[in-house]
Amino acid sequence: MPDSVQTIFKEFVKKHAMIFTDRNALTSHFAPDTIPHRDKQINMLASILAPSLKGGRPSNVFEYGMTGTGKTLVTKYVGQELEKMSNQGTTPVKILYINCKMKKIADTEYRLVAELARMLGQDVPMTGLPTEQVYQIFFNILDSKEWIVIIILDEVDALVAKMGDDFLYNFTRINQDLKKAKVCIIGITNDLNFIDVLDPRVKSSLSEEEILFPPYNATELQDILKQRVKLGFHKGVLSEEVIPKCSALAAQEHGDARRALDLLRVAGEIAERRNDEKVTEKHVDIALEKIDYDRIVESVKALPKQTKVVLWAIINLIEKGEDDIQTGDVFAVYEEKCKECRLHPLTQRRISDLLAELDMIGIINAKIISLGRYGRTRQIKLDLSSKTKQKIKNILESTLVI
DNA sequence: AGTCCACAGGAAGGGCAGGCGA
DNA sequence: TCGCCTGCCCTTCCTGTGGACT
Repeated sequence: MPDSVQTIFKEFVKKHAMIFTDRNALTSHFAPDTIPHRDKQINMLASILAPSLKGGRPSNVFEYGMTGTGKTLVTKYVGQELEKMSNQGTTPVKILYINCKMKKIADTEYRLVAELARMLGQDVPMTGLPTEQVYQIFFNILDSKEWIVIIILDEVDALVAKMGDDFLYNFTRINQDLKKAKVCIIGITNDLNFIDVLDPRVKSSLSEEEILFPPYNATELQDILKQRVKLGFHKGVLSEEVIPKCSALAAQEHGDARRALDLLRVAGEIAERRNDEKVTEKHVDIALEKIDYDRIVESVKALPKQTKVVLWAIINLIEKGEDDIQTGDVFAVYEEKCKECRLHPLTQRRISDLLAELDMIGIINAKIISLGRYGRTRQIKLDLSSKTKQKIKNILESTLVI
């Protein structure tokens, strides 16, 4: 290895030691020993699940709250404690945690059931079997012994939006077919209105118990950050105003603890890279910009080719000075570009879906408006700084060779 | 009040790839 | 190898929508 590279690594290790003691403690997936300001939810969930220790089936639970309000953390924490406790008792308790948004793992009914079966130690092929058969494999392994299985379906709304609530109906009725095992379902969602769109039968069985996770306020976020700062940063490297600033910024955005932690960690990383001895308010400002910028650039890079052409068409229209961009305009420019790139153009129906997807991931802002006799359409805007717009255009042009 | 426009978006189904079991 | 199954991307067909225009 050349000396210069070694020097970079040595410098990094030296610098890293100046700011962070444990960067991992500043990530949202880190599980601390205590969870501040969630006592009520922890106690409630623990008392709902407690009957499992005596062999009883706990009620199904439905948890809802905005992102970064501690739902997953609390559920995993209580689950782990329960599993530990059950090891000392007679009835074993098994916790199966699954995030329904995980691409290629649990984003379809087949994959979800297959993954659950795998968690119980039964291998299931990635595709190829009828869904009914996968359910059967899962039932067989599930009912192979007397135990309580608690299935945590995180971001369950994503799966329901994709394929309806039939699978949830199957899951909530699962106990009727089991002889030895007992199953409890915990559904977690960020969508506060999710429960209302469910079939009444699913709704009543899934939400036997409901737990609400309210957003953290700025003071509560400060407590959370202080706890993590003790674990993750060296003493005295944070300026006084950093924690209040990160908390206030995250509190503005529905009290998202995840965002507060990201801001704090990235601010620390920026200070580290600049060889600054202290993390200051200035670093938080840069972190705020960087997080948003990175999120958009990464999303754009991951887009399929056709969606990239659609986005290119939108940026092109904006650069021409069009401020009232509609689906039809985008489609016309898109078709032209497809001809130029010798790319097979998709139908307008499909482009409509792609625009909806771009809106959903937050790259564009599309609002459905009615122009009276001039029809109903999407009004498309791009809320990006000119610097970000240019960077995105460069990425699109380099990957599309336009 | 009725008509019309330019779509939005749901439903159904085709074609393809990947994978399984016989 | 073949038939079958699923997921995914896409098209086609269709109905619905809401406000300007007549």
